[in-house]
Amino acid sequence: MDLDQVTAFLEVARKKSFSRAAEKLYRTQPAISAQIRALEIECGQKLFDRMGRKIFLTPAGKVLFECGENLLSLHRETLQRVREANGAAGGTLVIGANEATCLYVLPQVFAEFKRNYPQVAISIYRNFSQKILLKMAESQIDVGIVTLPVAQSNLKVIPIFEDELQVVVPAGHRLAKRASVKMEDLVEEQLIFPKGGHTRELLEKIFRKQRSRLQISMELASVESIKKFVGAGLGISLISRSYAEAETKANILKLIPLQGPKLVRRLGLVYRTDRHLSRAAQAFTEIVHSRNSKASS
Amino acid sequence: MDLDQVTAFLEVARKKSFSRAAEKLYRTQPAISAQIRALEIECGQKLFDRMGRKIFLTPAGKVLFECGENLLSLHRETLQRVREANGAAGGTLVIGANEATCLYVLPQVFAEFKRNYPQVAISIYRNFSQKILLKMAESQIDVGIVTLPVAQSNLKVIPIFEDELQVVVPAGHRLAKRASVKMEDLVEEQLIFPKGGHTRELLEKIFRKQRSRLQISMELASVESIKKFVGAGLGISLISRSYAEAETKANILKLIPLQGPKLVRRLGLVYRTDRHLSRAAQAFTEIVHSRNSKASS
DNA sequence: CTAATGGATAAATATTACTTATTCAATCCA
DNA sequence: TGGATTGAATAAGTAATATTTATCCATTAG
Repeated sequence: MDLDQVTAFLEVARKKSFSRAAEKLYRTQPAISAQIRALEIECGQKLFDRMGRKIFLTPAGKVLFECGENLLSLHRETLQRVREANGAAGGTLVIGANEATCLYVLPQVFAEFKRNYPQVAISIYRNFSQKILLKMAESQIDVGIVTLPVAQSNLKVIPIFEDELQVVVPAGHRLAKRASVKMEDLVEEQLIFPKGGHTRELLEKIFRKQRSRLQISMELASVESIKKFVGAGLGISLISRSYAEAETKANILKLIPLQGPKLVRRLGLVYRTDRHLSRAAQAFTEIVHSRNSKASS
Repeated sequence: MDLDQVTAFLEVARKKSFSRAAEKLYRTQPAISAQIRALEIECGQKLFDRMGRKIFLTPAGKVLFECGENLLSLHRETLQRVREANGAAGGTLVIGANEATCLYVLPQVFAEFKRNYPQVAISIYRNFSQKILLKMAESQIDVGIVTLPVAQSNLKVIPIFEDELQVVVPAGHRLAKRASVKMEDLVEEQLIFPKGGHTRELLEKIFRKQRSRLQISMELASVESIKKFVGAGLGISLISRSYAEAETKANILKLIPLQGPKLVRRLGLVYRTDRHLSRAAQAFTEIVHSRNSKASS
């Protein structure tokens, strides 16, 4: 049982396809087939049921799926520990973060990080919190920054940031002078909303509670484009205060609090407690943490 | 970092020699050198200090030495779990046991074991308790049967057997009629003693306490040969009661208790709590355990 | 000072893994 | 239903990797 074979096996099991796994691993399908076959021979039993063109894990396959991940993790950890034995942090630090964090948090953090750890390569997996937690479970990410709350027993969570969702309108908008707005005020407006993700879910929930039917005129995937669109007078939206700092200062956009209880969005740093944290990852969490304590004090 | 490379590395570290490790792994020395070199390149640092013809682990090497064992263990465990996923026990069960256990305990245990698990191959590492615990620490043994007490935090200990050391003399010996003998009686005799091992240590200690100088006329490595020699009138010895059952029944040897506190020798089953116990190993311990409960009731 | 030991190196060879080309079966869709 | 397509297995050729053989060099033991 080679680590390469286990890697191939896990990828096949995840993708539920020999061909897809082959692509991901930059080899051809027969190569993957051969590796799986070798594994099956060594284990004395089939790992996949080939039902026509669909494949399923056998009981033995399920066992290997669980154990295999641990094995590869321990392998990575071992390599890391040895490499860092001289005291230096090195290797690659893989961070998972959502779009907003990438734009408004990570640049400053990495500025400080790179100053102290220039040797460390950084890889960022940008996606919704949910996806990040998924990659985390597969041990493909060292540290994640996600929307709270998360409830997983094997994750350490450090709250780092919290922000209020406010209505954002273009500078000359009819609501721009208001000190606050009600939900009802929004119904008549062209609404531009994020597409997918935690914030979107939150907004859906609120509108359902208010019994207002959410009348969305546009859906956009990024905060930046939402701001641009709002700025161009195409509609209004709800975003985290801090994401529009520059535009409010420049008097392009206006932020207005919603009446009623604040809509708070909390971000937190997460990492697995059942995995070794590389020196680089430790350093990263410390920087984020220290910036956070400074900010909140 | 290949598992093969790690295996080679660990062997070199244990043997403190590339050549010896090569022999053990059935390859040539340059092959081992190449594997270590590849590891060193991948880790970005030397794993061994080559000081002339002696080699030492570098700090990084020490790290790999610790982590590597865990990695290989997890690898073995993974393979085992998958192989046993169908519910059947298989593979090889490696037992560590001292000579006496091999002769007087294991045959009966394995008779029962093989009846229920004919598929399992059995490998026995026969040596003194101390060596067995060493191999155990290297994860090269599944279950051990050793002289108690053992005090190691990661070992589960199940007492299975206890026996009294008694004086053994040939049937026609001048002490043969005695109901018991004193230490002093032994001084005038030709003493045949085991060579090395726990029992020997125990006897040494006792004699030191009694301030008698141990006057050994012969040292033998096995219980069987001690009995033969005693039977042939070459001297007398001290052995566990149960090891001479056949000979006392056949009236070849005579066992006589020592005066004073009994010299008890306790055996126990041990296995590591921080390692996965194969189905076969579980079955083995259960058989030993059940035989023990029956015997003591 | 010589012989022997132990590891490094180089070239040749064996082994293993991978790719390309192809086949076969299952599923999709018209 | 019947091509068309997808996905995995197989076979043969090729590339990559590991291992051996042969040799060298440094250290150490006698």
